[in-house]
Amino acid sequence: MAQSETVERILDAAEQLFAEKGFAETSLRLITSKAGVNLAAVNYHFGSKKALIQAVFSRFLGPFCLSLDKELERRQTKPENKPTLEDLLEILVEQALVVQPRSGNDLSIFMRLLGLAFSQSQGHLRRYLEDMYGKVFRRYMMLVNEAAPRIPPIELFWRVHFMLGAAAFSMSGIKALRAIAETDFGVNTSIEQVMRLMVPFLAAGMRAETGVTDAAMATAQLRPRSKSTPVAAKV
Amino acid sequence: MAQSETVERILDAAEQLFAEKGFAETSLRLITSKAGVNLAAVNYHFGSKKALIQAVFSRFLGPFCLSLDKELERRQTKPENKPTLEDLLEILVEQALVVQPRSGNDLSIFMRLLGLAFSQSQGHLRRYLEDMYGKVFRRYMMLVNEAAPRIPPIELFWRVHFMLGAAAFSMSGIKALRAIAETDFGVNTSIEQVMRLMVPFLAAGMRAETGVTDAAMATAQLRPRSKSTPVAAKV
DNA sequence: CACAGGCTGAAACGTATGTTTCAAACAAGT
DNA sequence: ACTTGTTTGAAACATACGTTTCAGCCTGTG
Repeated sequence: MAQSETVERILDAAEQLFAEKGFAETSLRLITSKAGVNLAAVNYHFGSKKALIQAVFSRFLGPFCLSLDKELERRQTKPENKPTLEDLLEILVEQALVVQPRSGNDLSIFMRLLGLAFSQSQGHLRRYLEDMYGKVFRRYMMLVNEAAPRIPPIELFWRVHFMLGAAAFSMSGIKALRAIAETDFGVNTSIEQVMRLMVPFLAAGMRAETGVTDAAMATAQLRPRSKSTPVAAKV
Repeated sequence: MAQSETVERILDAAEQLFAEKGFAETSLRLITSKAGVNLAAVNYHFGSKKALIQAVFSRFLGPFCLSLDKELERRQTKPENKPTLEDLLEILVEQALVVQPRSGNDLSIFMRLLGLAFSQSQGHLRRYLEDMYGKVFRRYMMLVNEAAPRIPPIELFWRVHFMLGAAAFSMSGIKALRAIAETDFGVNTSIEQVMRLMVPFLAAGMRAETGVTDAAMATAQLRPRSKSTPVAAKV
């Protein structure tokens, strides 16, 4: 077998099931039976369920962040036409679409997993993601700050998370929401349409006049990460 | 004992723990030990863990929806000054604050639970909430439609869920996000401040020019619920 | 062909969970 | 004071989970 197809099948099944049911609600037995592999294969190839979860994230966040980082760097080094807020939104969508084309795997899974990473399991995943992909996120925030100079950076920080929330949440419940929309309006809304509806909503929110009244918040600037950030020991 | 204080203690503990860790990750033993009651008390008073989850939701969503419904009706019957989008946002916050004052129970728990209801456990909770509180939601949507007549109703439907997502998500991760904001900007953001930051963001998003291009979507109207909606049997 | 190493299959293990049981404790009504 | 019905306490139960074990299989190499 060409370098263990089993690993891929496990990752595929796990990704789909995690997105569908969450981490704790998805058992290894369910994953392995869906993948058509033996139960022990998970612990053999990944070591533990936690490691499997991280592997699922690595597989789709790794290429995405790499690709996104390159694109951001490309934009950053061309100081003439700085990206607008709309550009920055579109870059995200674009990169997600570029990286995504894996077997029957639409964008909703991507967003759903992202949402789960934040809302579930306070512990190891959050640290892992922060350690792994925090750098790209901060680079993105820099560009957002430049694109909206009138908004205090800390407010933009929160707005980006509002944005992330809107996207992750809608995609989380996309299936049920689409069903409701269909019965309530008699119109089917495709996932791509939902994404397209989201862009003007988010862009307008990002552009809104500042709501900051606090002086300290109005002037607070992003400060560099200390290099000696203690990383929690393996759990 | 005046009508079993035990029930309240279980609900308090469960509410807090569910909001903190999710449903599957919170065991009955953890709940009962935090509540200082016997393990069997949960099954005695509520019947099952599922029923306990529903009870937790009922306790805080029931009064909230009742109060919200009254307020909406009050506004609806006064056709002179129809509520604006900002009004409609503020009504939500206001009602949440009115209902909320239970022991050390801030708004973040409210939002976090709401988010969990959508993102977790595809099954029984969703149906329960839809059956229980769908009516208020549709009444709210009616007023939103009147407040933003230029936006197609179906787009507003989605925007309301973007809104819900932004709120639920931010509150879900509020603890971690506040910590990140503190280390990155050196400024503490209180939960109330986060809520205040959210309002202009959401209002602007709701007001954004329509992104609908599809003709069917542009004209789709909310249609009345059929009365014979089959309700799933008890699971 | 033999053989070593990576991988799989099936079963077992230890643990944690939701639920049930049943006797004891308690409160209220007569 | 006695009884009745409700609530609690402690233990057990059945089940599902993540993990480990180990014998067998396949594959590639000498």
